[in-house]
Amino acid sequence: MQPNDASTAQVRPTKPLTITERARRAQLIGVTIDLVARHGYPGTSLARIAEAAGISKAAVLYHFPSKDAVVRTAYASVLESLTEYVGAEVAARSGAPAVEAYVRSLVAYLRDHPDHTRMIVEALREETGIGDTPNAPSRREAVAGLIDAARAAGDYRPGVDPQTTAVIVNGAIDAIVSERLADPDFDSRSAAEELVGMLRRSLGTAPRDTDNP
Amino acid sequence: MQPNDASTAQVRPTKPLTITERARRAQLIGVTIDLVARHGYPGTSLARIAEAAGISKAAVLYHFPSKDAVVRTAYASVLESLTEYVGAEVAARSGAPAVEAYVRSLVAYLRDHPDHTRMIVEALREETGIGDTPNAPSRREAVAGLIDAARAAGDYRPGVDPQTTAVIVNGAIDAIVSERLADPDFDSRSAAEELVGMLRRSLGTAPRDTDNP
DNA sequence: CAGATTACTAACCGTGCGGTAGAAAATACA
DNA sequence: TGTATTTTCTACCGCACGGTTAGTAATCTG
Repeated sequence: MQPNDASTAQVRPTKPLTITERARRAQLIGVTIDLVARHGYPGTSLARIAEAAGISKAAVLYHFPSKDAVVRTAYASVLESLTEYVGAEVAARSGAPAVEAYVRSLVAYLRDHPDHTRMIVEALREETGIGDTPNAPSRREAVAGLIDAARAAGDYRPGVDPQTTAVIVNGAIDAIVSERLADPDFDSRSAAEELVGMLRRSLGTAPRDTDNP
Repeated sequence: MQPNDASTAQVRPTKPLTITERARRAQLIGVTIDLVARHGYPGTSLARIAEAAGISKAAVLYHFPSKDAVVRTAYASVLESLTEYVGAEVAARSGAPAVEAYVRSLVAYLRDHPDHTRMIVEALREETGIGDTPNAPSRREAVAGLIDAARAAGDYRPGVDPQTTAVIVNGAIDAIVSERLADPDFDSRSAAEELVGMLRRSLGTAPRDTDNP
C-alpha cells in the first residue's frame, strides 16, 4: 500500500508518518530543491531525483504520488521558509517601516539562500508564463496592503496607488534578486537600501513638490 | 542540398534566398512566435511547428538546421522589432526625457504586442534561469547609460547610481508588463506614468530633501 | 519464530521528442 | 520536351521521459 498522500487536502486523522517515511520525504525534498536550483525545472527528472537520493524511481513514486508532487512539495517547503522569515520581519513593524522591512528582508533572505531563490524563480515561471493562470495575486495584494497601511498612517502621500506601487516595488525587488543571482558581486543589500530611499523620496509625505507648493 | 544556413555567422556572398524559401521562413517564424506565446518554450515542439505551418517535420528541418534554430530566429525577429521601436523613441530625446521615453515606449510596445511579450519572457527565462550565463548585461548597461546621461545633463541628482537604478527601473518595467500580461484589465499605461513620476521625485534634482536643505 | 506491513528494486510500457534517410512530387530551366 | 534542382513526404531511429507491475528484501509485531 502507498503511504499518506500528503500533497494536498489532507483530511484529519492522518496516520503519523513513519520515521523512514519522514526521513525519505525530507531527503527527497532536499535533493529536489538542489536539482531544481542547479538544472532547472525541466532538467529535474524523476530519474535524476531518484539517482540523487540513491534510490530507484519506483521508490520515489512510493513516497510521492507523482514526480510533480515531489517538486510541488519541495517548492511549498521553500516558500514556507521564506514567508515565515519575511512575515516575522514585517509583522514586527507598521507603516512605512513595514514596507521597508519587506524590501530588506526579502532581498536578504534570497541573498542568503540562492538555492531557494532559484527554485522560486523556476516555480514562478511555471505558474506565470503561459497558461492563463489567474496568477496568484497574493503577493501583490499583501504588499498593496502594507502600502495602504503606510498611507493610512500618514507615512505615504494620499495620492499613492497601492496596487500599482505594489507591482512596481515587487518588480524592483525581483530584479535586484535576479541580478544578485546572475552576478554574485552585485551588492544587493545596498541596492535594497537604494530602493528604500527611492520609495521614501517618491512616496513619502515630507516634501510635496507637485500638488502642494 | 540544404539551403542557406542563415542562422548565425553569415559569410558574405550568400546566395539570395528563393521566394519559396523566404516565404516559408517567414511563415515558420510566424507560427513559432504564435506557438511559443500560447504554449511556451517547452510546449513548442518540432511536430507542432510543422503542423501549424501545414508541412512535415522534415520540411521544417529543410529550411532550418534544427528546431532550436527556428525558435532562436523567431526570437531574434521579435527582439529586433522591439529594439527598433524603443530605440527610435529613446534616440529622439536626451537626458531624463530619454529615460522616460524608454519606460513609456517599452511598456507601450509590450502592451500592443502580447505575443511578442510572451515570446520574450519565455526566451529570457532560458538565458537567465539556471545556467551561469553571464546574462546579457546589455539592457542594464543601456539603461544605465541613459541614466548616467540624464545625471550628467543635470536632470538627476549626482548621487544617483546608474547601475543600481537601471536594475530597479528595468525590474519595475518588467513587473508592469507581466502584470498586464496576466491581467488585461491592468492599466499598464498609467502604471508606466506612475513609475515615471516616481523616478522624477526620487531621482530628480528639483526638491532635495535630504542632502541639501 | 511467523505473519503482516513497510520499503524497496529491476524490468518493462507507452509516448513524445529531435532528427535522419530515401524516395517522390513540384518547380525551374534548356 | 527532358533534365536538374528545389521542396516536400512517409517512415523510421534512438532516446529520455513519467509511470506501472510484480516480486523481494527489510522491518515491525504478535
